[in-house]
Amino acid sequence: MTEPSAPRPAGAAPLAVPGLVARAARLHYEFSLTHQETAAVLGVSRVKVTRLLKQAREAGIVVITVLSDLSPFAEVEERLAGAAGLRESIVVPAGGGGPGNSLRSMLARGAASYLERVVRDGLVVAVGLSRTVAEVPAWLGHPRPARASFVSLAGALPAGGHGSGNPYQATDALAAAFGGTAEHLHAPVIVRSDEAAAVLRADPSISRTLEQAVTADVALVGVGGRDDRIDFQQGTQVTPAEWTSLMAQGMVGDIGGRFFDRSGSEIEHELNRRVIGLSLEEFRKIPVRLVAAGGPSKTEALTAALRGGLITVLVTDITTANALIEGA
Amino acid sequence: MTEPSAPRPAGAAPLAVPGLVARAARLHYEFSLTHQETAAVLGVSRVKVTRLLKQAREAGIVVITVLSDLSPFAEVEERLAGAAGLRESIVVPAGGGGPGNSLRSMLARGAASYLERVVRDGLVVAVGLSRTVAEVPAWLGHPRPARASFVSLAGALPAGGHGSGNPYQATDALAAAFGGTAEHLHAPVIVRSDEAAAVLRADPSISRTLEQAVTADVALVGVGGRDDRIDFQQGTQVTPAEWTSLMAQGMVGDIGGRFFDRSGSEIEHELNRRVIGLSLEEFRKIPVRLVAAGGPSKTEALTAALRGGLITVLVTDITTANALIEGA
DNA sequence: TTAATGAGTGAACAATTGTTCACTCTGTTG
DNA sequence: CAACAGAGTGAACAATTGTTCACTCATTAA
Repeated sequence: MTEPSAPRPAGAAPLAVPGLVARAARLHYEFSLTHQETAAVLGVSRVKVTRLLKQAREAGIVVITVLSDLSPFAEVEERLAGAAGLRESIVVPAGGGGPGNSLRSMLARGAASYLERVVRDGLVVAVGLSRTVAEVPAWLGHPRPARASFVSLAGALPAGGHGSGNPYQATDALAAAFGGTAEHLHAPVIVRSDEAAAVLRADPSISRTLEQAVTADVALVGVGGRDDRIDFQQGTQVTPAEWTSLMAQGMVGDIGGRFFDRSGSEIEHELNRRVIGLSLEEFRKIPVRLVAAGGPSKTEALTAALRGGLITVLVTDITTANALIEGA
Repeated sequence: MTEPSAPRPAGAAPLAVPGLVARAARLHYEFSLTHQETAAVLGVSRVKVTRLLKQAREAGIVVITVLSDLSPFAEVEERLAGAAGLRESIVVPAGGGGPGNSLRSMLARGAASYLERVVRDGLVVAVGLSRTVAEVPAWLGHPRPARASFVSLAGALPAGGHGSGNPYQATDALAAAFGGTAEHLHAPVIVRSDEAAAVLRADPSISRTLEQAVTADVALVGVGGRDDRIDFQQGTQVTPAEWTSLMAQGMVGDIGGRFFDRSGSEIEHELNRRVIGLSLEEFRKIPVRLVAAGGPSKTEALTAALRGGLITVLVTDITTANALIEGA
């Protein structure tokens, strides 16, 4: 088990005075001087030392590793896995509210921890786009290098809005952290017309990526809830009318832009022809399907996805875990 | 650079509830819950979490690593090495007073850090007994394993007194940390009579160990000051009269029970015949002679040892470093 | 030249973490 | 059975660490 104590942003800005950061880090973490004492040695203010140390942690100069796989929620994990027929479940703390302490951040850590455990040379990981998945790379420590491939499994959500940054960041950052390769899907997840979709799918770079994704060993995805429509409305990819029609057909959530109903079956809808990404049927061919999601807004979608056998490894928070066990 | 955040006692007692320690460690260090939040999850008091986390650090379940070799005192180190003709010098913070914050502990960390850097397969390290050296193993992180040998270079100081524990602990703990082998010198450093010394030296186990020590690649020793007589008076190995006579011959310090004068030359004294350990002449054959010592009581001895070329790598604190540079 | 912008700073405050101490509980001895 | 030693506990206190905010000082744009 290897986890950093704080996110290491993929493209960390070059540090102004790298020496100062490292020297502060060694004085504090190696010689256990207090921030005050460290400040005295370096001739700066205490607050500055606090900031230097934060930089050091975020830049990965300081790595905090917990040498144990024992889960704090082992018992709930077993009950959840049993109740939902999962190969494995990973339960994380509930996540209060602070920035580095949000539910999403907790889920990302859990998923990062799982990936560090399973990623091996030659492994192919299909990566879906979600804000949770996007945060996973930030929580990878210094995993042992592995020549794994990280392949996008669906097109991109329109950027902006939630500041989740460039949608290709996730695959790239994962590949960088493990020393593997990244393969993107240069297309929106939902396009405006059947024709546009056909053209894109015919593009060799896109078809090749999708072929790779379908043969992946592991999928890493989030789940959209019924009320996550906003994610798809950017750029009017999906109109309110289309959304209403999906709802009428019993839509409770989506994985990679594929909408499913309470039984976890893909909904037959005109929209399907405009989605660039694996169908749920194809998705199901990936043997390990790691889903990271939690919170009240996702419970219904998770229940459905579990019922439909879409998930084999679930990362969720303790509250959602209990709700899922109740509802099972 | 790899350092633990706190000592990991060699023979850490088995933990009462190992699971609790690890679970607290993961919740706090991996998911950054506060002690309070961790306590709530585990159903214990906050103070208990604080204690569990201390245990986790001391047991090595939590490892804090600083990925940098940049020395906070690089400038002083260079001046000291230049002024004293050292191959390298390592300067550590002054060390206030607290338990894990003493001068000795700082020196031990510095020496540990150096060892982690240089120990390789096949390396033979001759280990002298001093309270500083005894504390070195506690500050080794999880160094990459190396099939190195750790050989005592002098007999033991009488145990008790300063609670430095079993004098064989240092070699054993070093060997354990690196995954190498340990070889002890089962004899007091100074015995009562020439005859006793002769008998001991004739013992194959002792002579073999000393032969190994003299061919070591690296020596790790402390330095005794002029006023450290107390160390040798336990068990009346050295009488006050003998000490006075040493002083009369200009003794300013010792390394491994070999007393030297202001020029760093071994003093000719009847006591020599009763010492079990490398002579200074033999000691000098070890190419890398790492000495860890500091504080006002050692300055004179260090100056002499430097003058006599006994030291090639010096670990000392910033205050002593400055004093040595001044006096050079 | 003068605003405007933005990064960087430390004093003051808030939160977290660490330590002490009186107390309880358990098992042991007289 | 009472007295006792020893480990373990948490409330209360002390210290350290983290954050906010008003401010400075460049640099850039008008």
